[in-house]
Amino acid sequence: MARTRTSPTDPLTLEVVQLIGSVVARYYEEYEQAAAQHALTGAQARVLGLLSLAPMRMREIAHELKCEPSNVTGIVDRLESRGLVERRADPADRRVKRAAVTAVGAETAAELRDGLDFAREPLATLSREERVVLRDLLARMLSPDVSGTTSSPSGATSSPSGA
Amino acid sequence: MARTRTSPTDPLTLEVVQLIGSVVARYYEEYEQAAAQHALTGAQARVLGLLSLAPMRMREIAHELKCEPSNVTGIVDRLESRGLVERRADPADRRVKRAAVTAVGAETAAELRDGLDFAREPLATLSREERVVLRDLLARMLSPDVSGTTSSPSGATSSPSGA
DNA sequence: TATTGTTATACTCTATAACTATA
DNA sequence: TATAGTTATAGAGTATAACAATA
Repeated sequence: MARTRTSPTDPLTLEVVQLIGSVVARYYEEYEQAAAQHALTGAQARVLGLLSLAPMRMREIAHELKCEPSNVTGIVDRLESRGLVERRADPADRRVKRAAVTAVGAETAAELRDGLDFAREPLATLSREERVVLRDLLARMLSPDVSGTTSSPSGATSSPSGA
Repeated sequence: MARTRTSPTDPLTLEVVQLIGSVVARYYEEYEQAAAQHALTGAQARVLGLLSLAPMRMREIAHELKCEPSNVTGIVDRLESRGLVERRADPADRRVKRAAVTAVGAETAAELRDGLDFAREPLATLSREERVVLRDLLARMLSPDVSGTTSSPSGATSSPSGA
């Protein structure tokens, strides 16, 4: 299992790690802030964003959020009570409920996405070539396996996509 | 106040934004997981990490966490009840309390840091030059103002470091 | 009077366990 | 019996408002 520790004390690596931490912190801030502007919590905004792509079963939502299904009930309840989401019965299996955005919910989700300037705006200061480089480096960070070398089969990253 | 929208539909930019979202999600997961391995919540781990750098007043902690000071009371209470942190009186101003890690707390904080492999391990697959490029690109994302010159002296980002 | 930290309160998110209605 | 969703419960983080001690 050789844990291939990456010389944690390498100054350059530490610097990059810290920068990533800063990006993460900043991104989260902006996300919560954008959600709050629509009087939504982070979790509610995430669910609304997910459902704006496609209706989902309660259990699927829980899986995407990486939380227990019982929690989804309340989150969808609150979105539903505000008319942003609705529950639909599944004709094939009457145990299943599919949550789906309403027209208003879809609109809110779109506004929410547009409000996320942090990740997009600073990118404008980068040239097209630089963005390509950044894309490739980030992609390799997310799936280290492609390098064909180093290690861990750990593949199947199945895109967290939550945030 | 021209809102300088960055052509939100540019496919390349969208791709990078999505990658950043994935990195953020993955980093957060790993952080929470590392915290949980020490039976700490994310907030507790963040405070412990902050205090491991230097003792802080309750209000300062709140500022770093970007939350209300009243919340810090409970978080520090829980850390203190586990012997990871202690409150110290400030001789100069008796209203002030400084929270500081205990020896055990410092050790836990160090283990916590070592447990954060995500940001560090994938970086090993990048060459030194690539890491330099990544560092510069991330730095520019975090301080778009420097646009003129390429290499900001990483100027005092005051590291949110929370995450 | 202003500031520091705390308490009190209410809401949301979270996990766990038990329940229902289906299958 | 197993599964989908819910309810019930408890712990934690959060914001707001009010309070004590100190400045």
